[in-house]
Amino acid sequence: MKEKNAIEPVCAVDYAFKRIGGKYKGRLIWYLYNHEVMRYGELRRSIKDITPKMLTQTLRELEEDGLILRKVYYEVPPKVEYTLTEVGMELIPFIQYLKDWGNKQLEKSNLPAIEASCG
Amino acid sequence: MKEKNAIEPVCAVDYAFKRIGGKYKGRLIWYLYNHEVMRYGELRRSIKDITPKMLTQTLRELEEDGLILRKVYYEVPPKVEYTLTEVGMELIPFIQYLKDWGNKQLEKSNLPAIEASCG
DNA sequence: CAGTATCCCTATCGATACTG
DNA sequence: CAGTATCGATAGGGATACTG
Repeated sequence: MKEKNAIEPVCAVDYAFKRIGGKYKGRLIWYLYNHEVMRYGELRRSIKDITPKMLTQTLRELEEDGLILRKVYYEVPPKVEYTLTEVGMELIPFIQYLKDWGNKQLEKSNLPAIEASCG
Repeated sequence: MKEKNAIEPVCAVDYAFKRIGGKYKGRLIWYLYNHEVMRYGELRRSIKDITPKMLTQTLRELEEDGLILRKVYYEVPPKVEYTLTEVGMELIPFIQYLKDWGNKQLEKSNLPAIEASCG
């Protein structure tokens, strides 16, 4: 069994994929890019069928990876805003590219691509 | 329970991520881009610790998605060559971008990025 | 409003052995 | 050489209920 914190050689491609992989990360980043700033409930309503657990979990991972910023307003009722960081913004060109590519493939296969659900 | 083949609205970002997600797909595409054509055993040796099961499985998925081409030579001993398709090639700019981004992040965090293991 | 806490499931991945 | 076949492990995700 390998040690968990052993420093191992890392492939940059793998590294990057892990940082943006996961079921909702791509969409989350894309939403935040298009809306600049979004609150928790707003994100929750945007991503159809996501559970609070998954939303919180995904947001925390993105935050730990330095891709998004979480700003808490200490008031009642609570208010939390999420925005992309500089580093997170650097991923936009690539997600844009991927989105265009995806749409092109979807057209070819006659599957419906719903723009609205992508931000 | 949802029907498996029901046509549902699809988000292009999600769609694209599924097509290139998975533990080895990014690297596999990147290898094939850099070597143009590779045989099964060559890929197996390149991707350290991948099992034949995972390699075959991943290659088949990429093939079904039209990203790679599998060419069989009917001779003894068997020979099979893998190459990127046109559609697969369209992903290169984006993987390149992601790789550069990954390397930049790795530098910042003082983790070792091994170029060799990325193609 | 913005989350936690639990419990559970299954897709994905891994180890090992075998084959046309 | 280029794979299959089988079984077992686990990480990621989902349902539901509850809270500061």
